[in-house]
Amino acid sequence: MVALKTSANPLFLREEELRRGIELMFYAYREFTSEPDRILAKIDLGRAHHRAIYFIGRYPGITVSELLAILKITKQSLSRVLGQLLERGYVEQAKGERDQRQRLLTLTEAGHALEQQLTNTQRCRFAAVYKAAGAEAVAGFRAVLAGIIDPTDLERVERLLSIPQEEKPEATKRLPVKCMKKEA
Amino acid sequence: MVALKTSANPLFLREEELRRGIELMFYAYREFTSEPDRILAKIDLGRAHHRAIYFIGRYPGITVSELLAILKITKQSLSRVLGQLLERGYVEQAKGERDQRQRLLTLTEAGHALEQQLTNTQRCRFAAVYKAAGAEAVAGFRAVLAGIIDPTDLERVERLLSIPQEEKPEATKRLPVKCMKKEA
DNA sequence: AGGTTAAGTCAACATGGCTGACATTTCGCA
DNA sequence: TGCGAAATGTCAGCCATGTTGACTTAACCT
Repeated sequence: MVALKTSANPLFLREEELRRGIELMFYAYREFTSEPDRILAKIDLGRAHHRAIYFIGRYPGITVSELLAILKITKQSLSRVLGQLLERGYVEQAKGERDQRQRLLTLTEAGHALEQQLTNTQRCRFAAVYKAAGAEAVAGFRAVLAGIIDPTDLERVERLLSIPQEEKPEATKRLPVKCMKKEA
Repeated sequence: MVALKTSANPLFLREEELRRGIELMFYAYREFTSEPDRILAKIDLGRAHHRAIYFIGRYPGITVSELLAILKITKQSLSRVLGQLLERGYVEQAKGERDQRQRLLTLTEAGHALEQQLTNTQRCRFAAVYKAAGAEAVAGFRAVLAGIIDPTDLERVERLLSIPQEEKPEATKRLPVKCMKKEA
């Protein structure tokens, strides 16, 4: 499909390649969030709620401070979102055992169902692409994105993977992914 | 660093891999936009302005409709942003030759300088990562993101690459990338 | 006992999306 | 030639989600 005279101007080519990377990020991120956004809109929630739900599902029992550290938003912003999720029964709070000041956040059954529904669309997207692109492409994809992100964040992403499976939180062990077939 | 008992539960592993993809997207996109955001904040502009400037720089002479098709926002939203960019002298409009209804958008010198400054931070990030990760990783990165994005958008991204270099718009041929060295 | 930390709250504001309604100019065709 | 459609612009208002700043409460720790 793409056949370029690679000899012409190496500087230009480099520029073009870098811009391609930039644009792929823009388009892909938009696409990546579009399906969850659509689902959320129907129940009067937004992307901010998805993010909170996602990470509470990912790290059950997470404290408010930890969640703030992941999301990197102010506690006032989070509070609004979290308040709505509590009110509508997607999230529950429990006082910390060790430290009673902490509020440990977990998903309710409804929260879990919603998280699955939302994340599933993204999971399926990745599953399909991973399969089509192959293991090596996936490794490359991960290497590049990992190179872009903040080392502190990267460490957090890696952390879970390095925990032996038995210690993993319940929530991450759940049901197999079921994807809809594409329409013909 | 990461050593997992891969034999244990293939289903879980798959789940974990897919979640990693999702999280990398989240963290990477945030990091990817953070530097331009910082620069823009200093001159009282936002990410929306960056996007407009970026694509006007990318496709000089682009019409308003075409820009709308790329950004996928309403004309009212774009109009606000574009108005500010015109007012502050970053963008210029010219009537279309063939179709006088069209407004062909181009960057002014100031606009170009700003576009370079903004995009350069992202370009440098990618340049460094590409170099560290290697050509194969880059190919994988692109394959995965290309698989995620909307085919219509993908076509647009690919289009420029397939045009022989001589026909490329001026703006994309410009200066070589200069990146700051990291602080020790 | 007293400073620090975790969490929450109130108020005000900015950005950047959105909808709906409507005006102007130009184009293209029957 | 005239009329509908298209490209653009504009007004008004709404909503989601981020921000800052000031302050409270409860629990922790030394």
